[in-house]
Amino acid sequence: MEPKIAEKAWDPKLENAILKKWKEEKLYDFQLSDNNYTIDTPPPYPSGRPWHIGAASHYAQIDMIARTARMSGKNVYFPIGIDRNGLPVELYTEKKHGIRMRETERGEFLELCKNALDDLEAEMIQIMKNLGLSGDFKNYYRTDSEDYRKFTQETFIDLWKKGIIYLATRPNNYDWVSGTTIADAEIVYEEIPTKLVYMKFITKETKKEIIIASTRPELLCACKTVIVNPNDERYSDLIGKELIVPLTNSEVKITPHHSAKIEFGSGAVMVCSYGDQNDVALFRELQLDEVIAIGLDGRMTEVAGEYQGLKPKQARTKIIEDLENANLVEKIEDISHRTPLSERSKTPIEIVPMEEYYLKQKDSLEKMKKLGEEIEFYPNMHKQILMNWLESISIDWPISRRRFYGTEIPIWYCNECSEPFVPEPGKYYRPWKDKCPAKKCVKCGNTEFTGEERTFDTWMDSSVSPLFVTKFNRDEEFFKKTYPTAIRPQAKDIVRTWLYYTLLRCEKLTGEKPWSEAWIMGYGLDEKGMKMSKSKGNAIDPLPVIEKSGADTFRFWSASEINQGYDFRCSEQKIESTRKFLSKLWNVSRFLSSFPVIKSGQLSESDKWILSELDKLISVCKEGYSKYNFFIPSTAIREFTWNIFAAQYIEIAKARAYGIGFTDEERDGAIFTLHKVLSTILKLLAPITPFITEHLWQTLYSQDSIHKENLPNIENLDDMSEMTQLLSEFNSKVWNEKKQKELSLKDSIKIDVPETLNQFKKDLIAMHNLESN
RNA sequence: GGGCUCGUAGUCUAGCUCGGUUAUGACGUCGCCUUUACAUGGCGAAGAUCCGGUGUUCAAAUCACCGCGGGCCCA
Repeated sequence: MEPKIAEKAWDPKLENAILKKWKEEKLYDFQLSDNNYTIDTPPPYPSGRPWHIGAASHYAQIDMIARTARMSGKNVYFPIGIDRNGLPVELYTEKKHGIRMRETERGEFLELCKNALDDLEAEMIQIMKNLGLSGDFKNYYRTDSEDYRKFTQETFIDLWKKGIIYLATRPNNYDWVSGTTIADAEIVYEEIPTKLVYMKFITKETKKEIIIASTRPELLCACKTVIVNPNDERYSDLIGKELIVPLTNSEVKITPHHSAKIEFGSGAVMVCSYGDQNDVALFRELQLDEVIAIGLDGRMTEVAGEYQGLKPKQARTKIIEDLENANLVEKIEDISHRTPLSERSKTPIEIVPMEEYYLKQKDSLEKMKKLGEEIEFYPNMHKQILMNWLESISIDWPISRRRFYGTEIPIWYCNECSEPFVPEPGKYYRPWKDKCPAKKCVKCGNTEFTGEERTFDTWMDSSVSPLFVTKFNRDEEFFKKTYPTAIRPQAKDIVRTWLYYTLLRCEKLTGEKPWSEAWIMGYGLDEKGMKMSKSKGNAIDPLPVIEKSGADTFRFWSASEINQGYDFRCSEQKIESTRKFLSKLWNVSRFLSSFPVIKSGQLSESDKWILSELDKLISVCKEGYSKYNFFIPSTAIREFTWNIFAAQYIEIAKARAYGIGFTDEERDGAIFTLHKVLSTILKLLAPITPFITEHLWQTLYSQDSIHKENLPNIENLDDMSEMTQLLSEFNSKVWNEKKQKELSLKDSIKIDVPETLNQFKKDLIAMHNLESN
């Protein structure tokens, strides 16, 4: 009989036609019902080209979550969004156009960023579509749209009214040349020659000299403590004692701290506000009172006494001179020091306290821990990242940024008395260009205002994603039926940011947790296990890989190669080699397509055996799917299809399926079983490889989409798995013996079927053309 | 520098919870074979200091401790 499937291999080019058909049939369009399963899809950030292949793999797996839920009878709401706020696009735009943000008119700069995002986003959307994501592309959202930003501002205004937002001063990276705070991402480090000055401090009690080495002697006036390593025996009897600071003659305590390196300098380190980031951490940890020694003009302040008005470098030269004159210097070493510089101005940054907005979180930590406990994590080990983070939070969340491409903080200040004005929600506000909606200041009656120029931290936007997609404060019925959402899938590197902030914000706004499950994926590394980056040149562009190998190949690679939650290595060669399995599946289907699909037949013992193995496979797959672990079903299906079904059962049943030497009833048993197994495999595999399964399903079994089917159920058949190894051992024995005797597989041979396989005797004799005994 | 996390052939992985066979399977590599629906196939081979060390034990990939290495986040 001619096979219905003529082509000898799966052609990934067929995927386009299938995509088109799905779109025409509106197969994945979402209609609200009572059985909704909402995915809090991560909106990817278009930060550059190419998109990370690990991210593409990540989205392929999120789609498997959606398809698994759909084939489990859920009404799946799978929104698609793009995160477009934040620093990376600003840096990308500056580089692309050779401009600087602060030297460009704000509106013009925003336009350039927007265009850059549009280009990058188009590529990401294309990849997501090509991968076969069954998401709601028709309504895809952007976090920088007027609607989304209005929503972000509304949630801020709500929290402002609840009194959860406040202003406070904290140390910031400050580039006094360009007059701005800068983000950590804008700092570059350079080895710069400098002087390490060994200064003489005096113990208050015994008047003993203690030598302290520092590269920043001009900060003596801001010195608040001296730290020594608790294991440093030289100082163990001085811990807790007072020291007199040279020149300023103020008194500071000696504190033990592990960050003091015994071998650096004298082992004792002065802690000043602020010489470096370690000082910031220590001031916070030891709760020291900060002294502002360097002002926003980049010069020493009045606390520096006679050095006031000098730049830090000038003050350093002068203070070294004065220390030497007072015989307070033991020695000076010329060293090379890793110095943080502003990427823009290439001058050393200073750490200067500045006023920023904060969102209260410290008093919610217990509640967050409780919610964290309630949420099911996949895999469970990654819950620890959240719990450890909750343990270590020591300050409230700073939410304002001195950047342009973000949601504007909706506040105006009275020009007379600085009283802030926060507008009513319901409109998208841009205080840097919009007129203040208030006529006059409620406090002093003045009518002139200045708009806030700062924007929100980008997590302020993305942390309300589950509320935005469920139409919180927009559509009450929709919200009630979709929130809390079912699951938050995301990568593990942003558990402490996106996952935590979402938990915090949604709880503050709704009183409920945003999801009951969190699915955490590992990180995509290169083939040697190193992080991929454009500068290292080891980044793999996913688009050509998917175009060449096909989405299903890429998806099956992702499922079968990545252990849930663990980091994974990406290599094109490995992805391409996964295609062989799809080829196998195709050819199994091609062979079966030469037999009619029939409803029943008389089952032989071999049929019962393979059906019992199939039953086991269903059970393993469903267990894996229930944990959103696609490694389990993909590897189990490959193993079953290749090594049991194709290699053993099809060979055993082939002769009977052709009907030579068997009754019609016996023949039909084989044909029925072949199709039953294949159709079940297709359904089990549909969430992982939606294209090839759809094509084969529609060619062989139905006009309708396989993606409207439910996953198969187990039938609790008798376990015959002890037969599997016996059968394959016997078959191998016969094949090998024929090979040794240089016989064709069709040739007859005299081998006795062992007692243990007696029940399969008729099939085995026909299969191997055994001389009957 | 701190916290967390992981470590089984070149790569992915089973086994580890609860110690006991020759450490599972796959990809890749190499060799042989036009032979079945499939050479995009079949058969076979090589390939592991189970990260290292110490301890507990008759017995350790498995348990405990100390290291080392990768990754992530924070600084």
